[in-house]
Formats: sequence, structure tokens, C-alpha cells
Amino acid sequence: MARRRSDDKRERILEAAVKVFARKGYFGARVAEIAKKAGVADGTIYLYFHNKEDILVSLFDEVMAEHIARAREESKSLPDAETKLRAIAGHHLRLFSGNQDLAVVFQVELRQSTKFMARFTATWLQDYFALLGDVIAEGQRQGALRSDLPKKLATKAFFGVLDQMVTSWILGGKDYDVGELAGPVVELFLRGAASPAKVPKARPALRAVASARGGR
Amino acid sequence: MARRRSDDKRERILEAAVKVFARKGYFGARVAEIAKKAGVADGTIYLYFHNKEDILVSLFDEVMAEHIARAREESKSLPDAETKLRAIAGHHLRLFSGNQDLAVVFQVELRQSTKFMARFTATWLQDYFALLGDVIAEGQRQGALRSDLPKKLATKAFFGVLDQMVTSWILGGKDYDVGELAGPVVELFLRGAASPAKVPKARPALRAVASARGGR
Amino acid sequence: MARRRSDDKRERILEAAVKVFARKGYFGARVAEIAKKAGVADGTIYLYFHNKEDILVSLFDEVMAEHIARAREESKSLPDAETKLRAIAGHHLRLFSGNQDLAVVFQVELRQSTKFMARFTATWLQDYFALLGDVIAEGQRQGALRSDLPKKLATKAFFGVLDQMVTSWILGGKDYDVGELAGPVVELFLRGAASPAKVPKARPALRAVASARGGR
Amino acid sequence: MARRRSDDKRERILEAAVKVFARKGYFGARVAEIAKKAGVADGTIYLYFHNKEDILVSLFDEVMAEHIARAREESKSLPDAETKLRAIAGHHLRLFSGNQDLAVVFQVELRQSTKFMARFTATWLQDYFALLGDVIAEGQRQGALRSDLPKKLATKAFFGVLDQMVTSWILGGKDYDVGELAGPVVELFLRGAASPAKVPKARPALRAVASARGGR
DNA sequence: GATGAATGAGCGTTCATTCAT
DNA sequence: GATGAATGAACGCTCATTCAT
Repeated sequence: MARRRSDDKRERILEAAVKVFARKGYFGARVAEIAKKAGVADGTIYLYFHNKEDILVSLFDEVMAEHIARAREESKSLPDAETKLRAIAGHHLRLFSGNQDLAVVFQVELRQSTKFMARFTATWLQDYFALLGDVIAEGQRQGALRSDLPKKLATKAFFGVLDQMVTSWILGGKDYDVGELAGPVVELFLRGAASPAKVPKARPALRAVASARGGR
Repeated sequence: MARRRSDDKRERILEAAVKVFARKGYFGARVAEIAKKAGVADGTIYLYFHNKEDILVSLFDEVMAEHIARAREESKSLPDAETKLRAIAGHHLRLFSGNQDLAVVFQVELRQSTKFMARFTATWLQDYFALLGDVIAEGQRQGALRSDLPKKLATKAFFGVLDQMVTSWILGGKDYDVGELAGPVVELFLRGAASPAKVPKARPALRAVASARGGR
Repeated sequence: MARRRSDDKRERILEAAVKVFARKGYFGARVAEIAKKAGVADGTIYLYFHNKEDILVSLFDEVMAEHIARAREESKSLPDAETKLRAIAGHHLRLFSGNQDLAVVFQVELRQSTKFMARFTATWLQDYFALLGDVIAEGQRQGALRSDLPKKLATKAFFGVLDQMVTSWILGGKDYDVGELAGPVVELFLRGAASPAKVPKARPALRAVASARGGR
Repeated sequence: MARRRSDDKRERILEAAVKVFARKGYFGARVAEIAKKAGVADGTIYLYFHNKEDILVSLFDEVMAEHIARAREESKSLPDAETKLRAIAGHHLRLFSGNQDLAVVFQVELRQSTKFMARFTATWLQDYFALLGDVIAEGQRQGALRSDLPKKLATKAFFGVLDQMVTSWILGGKDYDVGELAGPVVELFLRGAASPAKVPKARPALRAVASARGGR
């Protein structure tokens, strides 16, 4: 392959990094290997990134900035909470189903240390939770979601389910399309697992305990 | 007989390892530091473990073997699926709420590579999913859970929610008791987030897509 | 182009290695010490050699390749077997008399394990034996050497004598010039130790036993 | 196998050591492996030997003390130098042909460092050379050996040839009996390789150069 | 005497990063 | 800007030796 213009070197490095991180893991990845795959010299990496960690962080920041912006944007144009949740779930799952290497990096490699996790949480996860929280609040206002639903807990639960779907998909054979799980996941989240005939007598407790907590 | 291979030494090494792994991460942890904290010589570690990785893996295997055995045991003595799910959620969350370092190691450090993740999945997660799947199937037989609930998806969702609760708790200030989230989590899982007034018209789709998939 | 991979660095490492191996022995030698003596960083060694063993093996290969090539070359230009044997013995002994550290490495350190010995035998010793064998055969054809001389045995004997001269010289005080032993050694090899007056009655046995053997 | 009496532990350790040193080399040999093969605890080794090196040195000292004493003893009862040389060569070669592991240890492992070599030379090799020197001097007195033979050179040459025969045998397939090479080796040493018809004109030079030298 | 668990000094090798060209 | 040879700190693990039992 012919070398492209020098100003897409950064892009080529990031693309190479996703592949190498996905296959070898962050600690197992060698900067020299990323450089080779990107078609640049080892030292060139350091003209675009501060260090190895910065490659991973930049990768994550750039993908997430775009992803969240899109999700938030589309969210605005949709009429109700349920539709929005379906859209968000769909985007979330399709983001990864379309790029398996990226999925591995995000689901596994980015979580290798509390340091990365904390950064991850402090930046985009917070934004993502805010977006989800807004949608849930809207749903409650619209009467579509229970008014006694602990917002933070519901937000984390929604994310937790999506996250687990991606992780399970990665660790399994990736032999199905996670993207198609968006509908069923939202269904389960909205209607619950219990048989509808059953009276939801325990519901009050839901608000009682969790409202005062729910973490971040 | 010479100086006895004292079992408490192995225990001390594991305890030291949890602390060091939690603070420094697996790759950042130094075997020498674990040895020092355990009060043994560096070489002694290798009388009890094959290598650094084996410390982490052993830690995980031993904690999990006991945890799942207990969950399964208690499960037998409980009358219905809902009670069982509450018990399992309670145990899951309390396992970590009682040992923050262990929580960090399990939620973060053990997931740093696809290698660990795969092992984690192949051993105890599979067992855990089997246990949850049995409970869900029982609930369906008893009529407590929807018959159209995709079992695998529900299992992963239930686990995903619990897992996210622990992760959020760790990355937050750990300033509340995750153990108390068991009730609200199960409530949400069972009743769903949607307002009960709302007719669950979309339910059929749930089975349609997910039953054929659900992965592992 | 960046800093050039300078060939003299490789040379300096080999020179340093000879000294360190000679003084400390192969196992006692520290890679860090070789690096220091060569004036390079520890890691630089690994840009030129695969590992510690490769330094020793390369050293040996390079010296031997040149030595045998020269011996073979000169051999061609000499008229008869006796002259050739004198030349080979002279080169052999002078190779080491001129470089005592190299002598120690070749006579002692290279023989520390069957692994090295086997490699040593499989490569240059075989070539050397072939060269000696050719010269002996030529001598037999020319009538200068006994026709009943077992070629392999004579080859090994000739080498064994030279080898022992070098080894004795090293382990003694190296207070004489081994190079000058070439003449006497060849004399002894050719004429034997027995008094010429004595009739060589036992000669037939020589061929009888050894011809069928002689090993490699 | 039942454990034998405790006072043959030393013997068992030495036997085990020969095997392990022969297979793994001195540096590759593990004290724990020797202990295991000898059927004793690791620590027990240190009740009989100062350290690992002492095992090798003791092995060598004991075998050599006996070997040289026997060679010297038999030498006394034999009538002439030639017969004595044949006997010594026979013993030398048979010592190793009867115990291949011992041969490997003596020909290879004992020569791994100048330290061992120096010790080897200072103790038994000196004795051995003295014995050979005496026999050669006797031969000269009896008129069987040339009077102009440089004694030291001849001694080293005789040893060098025997030594090389053993080494070649070891590194080859050991598929013949080195013991039978004694006769041919002595023949060659006594009669030389040159055709008897040829006048030994160069003989005088033999004494000239080497007598003043010859090392130790 | 015998044991073998415990010790801890020691080192080959890796690889992120630098910087002369 | 780009290169890639050079750097050197860092560390998991081994194994000869010790010594409490």
C-alpha cells in the first residue's frame, strides 16, 4: 500500500493501535509493532502522542466524543423516552458490532486499571449517564416510566445491561449480531422479567432504599 | 520433619496480593512487594504459586468457588425464583461490599486482558450463568416470570446490572453500601422501568429476536 | 537517515566479550560487564546478538571461519604433505599464541558443555578434520606417510597434540611461545618417539584395529 | 529400591551427580535433582559436601586418585617403556569407555572454567604427567625411545592424543569401543606417521627448540 | 544425622522513550 | 518532520544454601 499523506499519520497510528491492542492487550502491545503496522518509524509515534498510554486514551476520547455527540443529537429529534432508549441502545451495540477490534479495546483493554477506569468514568461515562438520566427523567415526566424509578440506579442498570451484552458477545464467538439485541434489551428494561399477571407489590421498596443512594 | 509448609503463608500471600493488585493493578504490582507485605521472601511466593499470574488466578478461583457454592446451596432452600434472585443479588453485592480491595481486583484487574476474561468466562461465569438460568427457568415454570423471556438474555442482563452496580460503586467514592442495592435491582429487573399503566405492546419482539441468539 | 548502526560496535562487543569470558568464564560473565567494557548500553548488545550465548557462538564462528579458510588456502600453495602439516600446526598455535584471551575462551570456555562441544564439532572441527584428512591422504599418495596409517586416528591424534599444547600453555604460565612448538610437534608426529634403530614390528596391528573404527 | 545404609549416602550422591552432570552439565545441574536421584534430602548433600562445586571436585579427586595409583602400580611390574605406555593408554581409554557418564563429566564438564582446569592440572594431571615422564625417561635410558625426544613435549603429546580419542568418542556416537584404540595410538606415537623409508632428516630440530620450552 | 521449607541475592532480557542525524 | 539506533531502568524468577525442627 502506498503511503498516504503525512497528515493522516496520526489516523494510521490510531488504526494500527486498535488492532494491536485488541490482539495483544495494552500491556502486551509493543509500540514498535504499532509503528510498523502504521507504516511509520518508532519515533514518529512520539510526534503525535505523548506516550503509549496517550494512544489508548486518545483513541477512546475521539471515538467517544463522536459517539456521544451523535447519540445526543439523534435523541433530540426523537419524540419519546422509549424511542430514545431504543435508539441509544441501538447505537451503543452497533458501534461495537461494526468494529470488533474496537469492541475488544473498549470492553477489555480500557478496563485494565483503576486509573483508566476512573478516567473513563470521569469523562464520557459521566456524559453518557447524564444523557441516559435525561431521557429517563423525560420518560417519567411523560408518564412512560414509573415515577418511583430511582433514576441513577436505572441509568446504571441500563448501561450495565448493554455493556454486558457487548462483553458477552466479544468473549463468545461473536457469531451473532449484537446490534439486534437492542430491541429485546429495551423491552426487558421497560417491562421487566416478571409475569405481568403478577402484582408488583414490592415496588415501593424500590424507591425507598435506592433513592438515597445510587452512587454516581 | 522440617519446618512445616504453613498454610497460613499461602493465605497471607493471597491477602497481600489482593491489596497490592488493588492499589497498583496487576501489571503494576511487583512480586517483591507482595512478598514483603506478606512477610515472606520473594522466593517463597514460588513455593505456593507457579508465577505472578497464578496468584491472581488462584485468588479468583478460590473466592469464586466458595461464592458460587454458597449461592447455589442457599438457592436450593428457597421457595421461589424471586426470592432466589434476591438472595443471589444480595450475596453478589455483599461479597464485594465487604471487601473493597477484592472488589477492585475482580471488577478491574481481572478484566485487563482477553486472556483473563476468557478464563473468567470459561470457569465461574459459566457456572454463575447456569445458576441464574436455572432460577429463571424455574420462575418461568412457576409462572412468576414471563414465558416469553429470552433466558440467556435475561441471565446476562441480570448479571450485567449487578456487575455495573459494583463497578460504579468502586469507581465512585464507595460512600454507600452496595449491598443494599440488591432489593431495588431485583425490583427493576422484575417489574421493569416502564410505568405499569402502559400496555406492554412490544413484548412479542422480545422473544422473536433474542431467542435465536443470546450468545453465551 | 538516523544514527548509523556502526559495525565497529559489534566488533567492540566481541572484543569485550573475549576479555570477560576469558577472565570470568562464560557462566560467570555478566552481559552488563561486557556492555560496560564495550562502552555500550546493556540493551545495545541485543541489537547485535540474540542473547548471551550468541555472543560466544558468533565469536567462535567468525574466528574459525577465517582461520580455516586461511589454513586451507595456504595449504593449496604448498608442495607436500609434510610442509602442509607444518604450516597448519604453525597457524594453529600462532592463532592462540597471539591472543591469550581468545585462547582461553577457545580452549576452556567453549568446552563447558556438551551443547557447545557438539556445535563446535559439527561446524569447524569437522572442516578442520577434513582438511587434515586430505593432507594426510595426499601424504600417503605421495609416499611420504605410511600407507597403513589409519587416517581418522592420525587426524584426531594430530589435532589432539596441537590442542593439548595450547591448553598446557594456557594453564601454565604462558611464559613461552607456543607458536614455536609447531616444528617439534610435527617432527614427533611424523617420526614417532621410538628410537629409529628399533624395528617397528608392531606396525601391522595399527591398521588392523583402527581401520575398522576411528569414529568421527 | 530400598534405601541402603546411611553411610553409603556419600557414594549415592556422587553416583547421582555423575549422571546429572553428564546430562545437564555442571551449571545446568540442579543440586535438588542430584539429591532426588540419590534419594536424599536437599540439605543432606551439604552434610557430605561443602557445596555444589565440591561434589564435582570430590568426584574427580576420588576417581583420579584410584586411577593413577593403579596405573603407577601396574607400571612397576611391567618390563619396558613400550609395554608401560600400552598399559597406561589402555587403562586411560578403558576408564572412560566403561563409564560414559564419567567420560562426559571428565572430558567436558570438568573443563568449563580455568578454575577447574587449573585445579585439574595442579593435582592429578601433574601426577599423570610425572608418571608418563618417568616412563619416557626410562625408555630413553633403555634405548627404546629416541634420546633427543623432548620429554615434556612427548608427555603432553601422548596425553593429548589419548584425551582427544576420548573426546571424539564422546561427541561422536560412542558407537565403537575407545578402549581398543590403545594399541594403534601407541603405535602411532612410537613409530610416527611418516613412511619408514623416508630419512628422518629433520630430527635434530626437535630437541633444539622444544627442550628449552615445553611448558609444564 | 536428616529433612525440606524458606531464603534472597542475582541477572538476562525487554521495550518505552530519546535524540543525533 | 521523520527516522531508527541507542539507551538503561526495571523485574520476574531461579536455585544454592541454610537452619529450625
